[in-house]
Amino acid sequence: MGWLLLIMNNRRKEGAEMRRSALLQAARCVFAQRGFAETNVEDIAAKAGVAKGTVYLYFNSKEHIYLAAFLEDARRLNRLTRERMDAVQSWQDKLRAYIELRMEYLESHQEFLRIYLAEIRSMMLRGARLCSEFVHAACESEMLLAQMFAAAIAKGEIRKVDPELAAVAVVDLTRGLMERRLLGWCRPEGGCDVQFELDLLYHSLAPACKEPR
Amino acid sequence: MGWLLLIMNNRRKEGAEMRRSALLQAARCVFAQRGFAETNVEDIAAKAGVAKGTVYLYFNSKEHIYLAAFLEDARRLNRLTRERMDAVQSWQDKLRAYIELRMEYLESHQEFLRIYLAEIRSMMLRGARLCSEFVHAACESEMLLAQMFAAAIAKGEIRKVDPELAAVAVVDLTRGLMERRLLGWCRPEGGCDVQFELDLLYHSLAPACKEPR
Amino acid sequence: MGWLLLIMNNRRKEGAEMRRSALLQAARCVFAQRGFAETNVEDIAAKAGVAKGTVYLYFNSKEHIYLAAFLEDARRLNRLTRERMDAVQSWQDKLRAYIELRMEYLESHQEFLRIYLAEIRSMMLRGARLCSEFVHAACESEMLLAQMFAAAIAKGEIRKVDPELAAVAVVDLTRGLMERRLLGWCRPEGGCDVQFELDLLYHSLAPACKEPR
Amino acid sequence: MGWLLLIMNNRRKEGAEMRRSALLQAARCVFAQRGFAETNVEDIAAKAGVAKGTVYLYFNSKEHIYLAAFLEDARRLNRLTRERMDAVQSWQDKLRAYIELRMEYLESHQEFLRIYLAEIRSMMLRGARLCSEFVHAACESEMLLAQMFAAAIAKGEIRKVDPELAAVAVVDLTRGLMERRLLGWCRPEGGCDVQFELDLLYHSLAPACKEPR
DNA sequence: GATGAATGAGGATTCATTCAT
DNA sequence: AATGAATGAATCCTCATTCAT
Repeated sequence: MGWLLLIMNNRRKEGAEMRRSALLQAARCVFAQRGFAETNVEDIAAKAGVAKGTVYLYFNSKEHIYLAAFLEDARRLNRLTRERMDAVQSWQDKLRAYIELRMEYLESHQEFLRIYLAEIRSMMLRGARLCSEFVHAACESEMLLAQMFAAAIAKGEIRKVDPELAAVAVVDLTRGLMERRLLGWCRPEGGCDVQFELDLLYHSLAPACKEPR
Repeated sequence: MGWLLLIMNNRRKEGAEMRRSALLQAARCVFAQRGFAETNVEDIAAKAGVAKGTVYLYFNSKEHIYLAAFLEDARRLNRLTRERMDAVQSWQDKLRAYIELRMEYLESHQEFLRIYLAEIRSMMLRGARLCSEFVHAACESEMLLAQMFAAAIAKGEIRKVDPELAAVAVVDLTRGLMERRLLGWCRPEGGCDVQFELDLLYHSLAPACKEPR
Repeated sequence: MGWLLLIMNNRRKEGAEMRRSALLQAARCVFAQRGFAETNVEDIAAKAGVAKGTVYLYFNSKEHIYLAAFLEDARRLNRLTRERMDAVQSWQDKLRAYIELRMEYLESHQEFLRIYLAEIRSMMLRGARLCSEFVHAACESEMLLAQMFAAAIAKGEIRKVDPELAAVAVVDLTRGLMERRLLGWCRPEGGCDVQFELDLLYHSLAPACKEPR
Repeated sequence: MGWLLLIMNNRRKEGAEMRRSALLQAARCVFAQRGFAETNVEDIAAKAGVAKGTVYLYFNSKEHIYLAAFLEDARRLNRLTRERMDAVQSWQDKLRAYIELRMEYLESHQEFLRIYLAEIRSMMLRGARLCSEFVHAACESEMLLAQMFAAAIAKGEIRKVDPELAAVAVVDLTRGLMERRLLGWCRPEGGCDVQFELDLLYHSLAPACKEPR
């Protein structure tokens, strides 16, 4: 009879995992609309179609929900970033992959990005007690970019710059891009902003021709 | 005796104005440390050395304090930006002035920038009902940059790019710079990050020599 | 085949009875440590090694568990009291048996006594709706003492006092003794407190020699 | 103008003190009826005729209210005990004063005694983290009794017993008396129980005539 | 104007109890 | 019979705001 219990346990575990995911998605939705402080747990529960108490079967606190919602998505984005960048060869293509993935993600995971762009950074600025897991998730793709730049420099494909600072610049510019899109501030003929960023970076990183000043 | 009343009225008004400023400074301080939601009005009052009720003589609500604190400083920064950029001639110097002013401001008005970087943007992302005054304050310097780029393009000093997108890029990169400094993530040999940003922008905007890709 | 069912039924009933007992013992343990209000049913279940829901197969509510835990032990103590007091002849020995049994019980059933001393009395004081079963359990041994005193008076072995009041005094003094032992407030040379109580009672109940005031 | 402020401050402070007292009395009332766990702060507030939040202007937590209510009354009782016992000479009178005061207090401060008898002891039994202030208040009168007995022994007025154990016995017997009265279990012809306790103690402490066993 | 006591709505969290499996 | 996920009522406490002094 052991196998029956095992199967039922599995069913249960799967069900629990689904519940958890549903809760996280509901949470993302509400957090994205109202921010952490303005969101109340009851709304998350309602959105997920469960009772308030149920939420606490899956998460220890409102804050845990928040961080879990972020972490899950951040890891997925990091994984996708790695895959996409690995899938192409030249640094230019890798760079484009990094940026374009984010533009796609923006469409499919708007809630996550609203949270990420809006509050995670604020938390860091206030010196929140984020666990290292967290900081890592926030920086992993930045490291990927830095490695890419270092390699390109080594091959002489781009001029000698600090690879980390270059990565940081990409991150900042892309963040700006995402924000503006979320705010609906970008031009109607979408894509020109991405193209501009790429253009800016290609120009500025190209091996020197003559000094520009 | 009318003049006496007038003088006393003036005195009163000046006193009131000072109170208001003191309150705003206290508010900035507390908001910067704890963020909007975690800050309570009593702490602001205490920091300003007045009673809780007094705060409500000068501001209608906690939110009004927050926004007023932001607005006052944002306007000052915008004014200073205009002055510094007007004081020099070349687009390169203007650009450097824009960035360096912010680095200075970072030292002297850390609280404001923590607020600005951390929460005002989040509010916007959440589609807060900020009055146009705000959006304007938040974007004024960006427009200044755009105008500067437009002029430089007209004079052929930089290659033909969208001046607004260029301005936006500057804003984004500088924001990243400020954030990293606030987080204490910048290198010990300060200034290399500013230099990098300038270098990046000079390169990418220089009139074309040969296309880099 | 009826006998098989009967046996199985018996087995079942025995098993159930054991479960019930195990639950009660677990409950006593937790209630004694944390008190009624601070104890939660889950902890009792965990301590008994069953699931939370199972507890409700054996008891209707948390309060029922509490009272059942008390009642079972109270009845055992009453039974033991009767046996021990019956086993000896003189009122002095009976009195000593009453007290010493409680000191033993204190060691072996600390949990029960913590509950009894701490909360059952409080419940009564608050005028709780305890059924008469309870009041009876709480008072049975007191009645035994009263009967004993009445008999001793009849035989002229002790002076003429109200037997019920004397019983009450014994109960109160013994309760104090137990409390102090549970609190660890008794002297290191254990037993002097018991001896003192006995001594006090012997003196005060001795047939009059000359009046002491 | 300073004096005006001073007076107003005094008024305010007096008012505050009265409010505090009213809250404590309301709290005593509710706690006595329902016990600590079953009492909710809102009911205390309602009974005192203030809003829920107001309670927290005077006390940090529900527990603080509870302890404050106990402490205030315990101290008063201790003070009265000292006064009454000082007012008479013989140990017999002092003993009677101790007991009779408690019987009076029972009438006028029933709530306090319900709390004291019911829950403070339970808290101690559960090893609560009561501050020493607390333990002291609970034991002060016991010490008074012990001193009294020690003095009487020194003067040869009572036989040689351990004064602390004698004090403890008095405390225990008196507690029993109070409890029974609160429970309404005492005889209609009130006072016989007090008399019995006194009688018991007088007999048992009288200088030896001949050994009673 | 200034104060700070009073208010009471609001929210996170707990936990006894139920019930589908 | 046993389980444990789900429920949702209940409660402590906070804090923005008001208002009598």
